[in-house]
Amino acid sequence: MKPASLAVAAPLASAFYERMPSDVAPDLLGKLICRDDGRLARLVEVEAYAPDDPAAHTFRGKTARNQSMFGPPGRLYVYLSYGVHWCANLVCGPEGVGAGVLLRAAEPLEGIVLMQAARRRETLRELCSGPGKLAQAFGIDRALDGCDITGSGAVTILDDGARPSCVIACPRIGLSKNADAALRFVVAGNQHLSKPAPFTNASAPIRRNKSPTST
DNA sequence: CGTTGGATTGGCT
DNA sequence: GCCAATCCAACGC
Repeated sequence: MKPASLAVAAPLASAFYERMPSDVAPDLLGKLICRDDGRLARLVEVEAYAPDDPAAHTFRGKTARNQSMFGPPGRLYVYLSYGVHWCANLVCGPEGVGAGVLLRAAEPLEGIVLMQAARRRETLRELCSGPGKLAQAFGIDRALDGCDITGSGAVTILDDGARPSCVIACPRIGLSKNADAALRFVVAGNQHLSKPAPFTNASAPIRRNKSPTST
């Protein structure tokens, strides 16, 4: 039987995405990415890209590749990385502003067999633990660039009310420009990250919440 | 118009 | 750890 929480999962509306990506990104952790064929995973790692960020694809304006990032929020921006791997972003900010959140890793929940077939890998940990892996596991490619993610399309982002235990902000992966900005957001300690969060003063004090009723 | 460098991954040394 | 795969856009000439 499916978890009861799935019964109340609802798509995030476009207003959720119509904010700065640095605000949207941490709020996306714990949300569900859902494919219309039943594939489902919980987001555990994302990165924010604002239009004034030299590392963002939109920094130098609109091109044929990135035009969907300038479109309305609540849609996909899909691009080819290193000429090999598709990567999926969620378009953020008001229409006309080139902002987005890169989906980097997720914890597989349902439709595992479909993900395994798409990835040609068996182990859960190898299905969605990286931006290229996540897109491949969900069958996301150029055909889905610009598609709506608020409920009517092939891919939808759902909120089932779950909250991540602890969120860490740290530097993004694989950048040469603006490499120090803490715009990568991860669920601390999750086993499906592309890489663990580095130890910092900010991440060191992680502790489990004290139970309000025990002891 | 040629060169260079990526928001990456997987296979091999 | 190193590196090839191979598209796209920025940059230099």
